[in-house]
Amino acid sequence: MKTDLPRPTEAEVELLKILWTLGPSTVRDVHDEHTRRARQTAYTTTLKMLQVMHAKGLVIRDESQRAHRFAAAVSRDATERAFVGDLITRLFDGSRARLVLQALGNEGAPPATERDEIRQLLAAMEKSSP
Amino acid sequence: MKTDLPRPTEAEVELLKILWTLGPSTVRDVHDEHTRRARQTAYTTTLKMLQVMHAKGLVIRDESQRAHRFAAAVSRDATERAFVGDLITRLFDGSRARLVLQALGNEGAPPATERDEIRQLLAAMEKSSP
DNA sequence: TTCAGGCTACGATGCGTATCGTAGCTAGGT
DNA sequence: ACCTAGCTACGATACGCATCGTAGCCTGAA
Repeated sequence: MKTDLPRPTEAEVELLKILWTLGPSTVRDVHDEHTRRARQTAYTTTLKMLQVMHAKGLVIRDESQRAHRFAAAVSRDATERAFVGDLITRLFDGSRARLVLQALGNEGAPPATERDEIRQLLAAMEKSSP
Repeated sequence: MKTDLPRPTEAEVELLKILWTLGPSTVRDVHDEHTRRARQTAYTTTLKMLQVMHAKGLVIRDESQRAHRFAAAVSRDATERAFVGDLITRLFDGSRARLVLQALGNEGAPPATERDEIRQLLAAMEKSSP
């Protein structure tokens, strides 16, 4: 019965990233961290955004205390997967390989450490699905 | 003096993809192809979108004929790069490797052909920047 | 007990996107 | 010469996003 969640907007992603690192937090916590990381906004803006995100099911809220605590309802991994999948279908004709090649060619060649990291993953996949 | 272009919206990407494959086209051409590929919309919707995209600098227009011809002002490659770069900074902490790993792990392991394709590219990069 | 500071709720606003209807022009066929 | 089919221009609309101000409530400190 779970209607699947909408893709978070850019501003929402920003707050999700904060929740992913801080864990369950009050609006104050999130707002302070957001102020530190990015642009200064009003406290109520952060509050409103979290309310909207809650209505969308992107965050859960614990109202047992006066200062409610919010936590991400979607994992970072799932969110990343959703965005990547979206980009692949929208721009890369559904070809995952094309996205990867574009990413690798992006802004100059990747350093050796990155290349090795990717090779390792490929090798690991080789084993699991030969 | 070139103010850099805004990132195209989702609907705009759809039209850009059509222009990339068809080349310079009339509104009619674009609209018909869009109707074929995706959802049915009014002719004037396509026209208006192209007008807006022109105002943004995303397409160029040739008004020498009665039926104006529109062409993409941004290359597919540059657009892909912009989107990928954006995703990397917005969601992947600026780590290109993390995006690639996520893409590779996405929706099951990639088939052998994809893996080889990627290995080839890595090898090519090995040569150019050792 | 009071009251100030901090919390949530809610409405309003400005902006951009996507969509469409209508109007007005123009050129080609009869 | 005229009229119709097809073209562009433009305003209106609905919706979502991001932002903020104000109001109302609660609680702990003086």
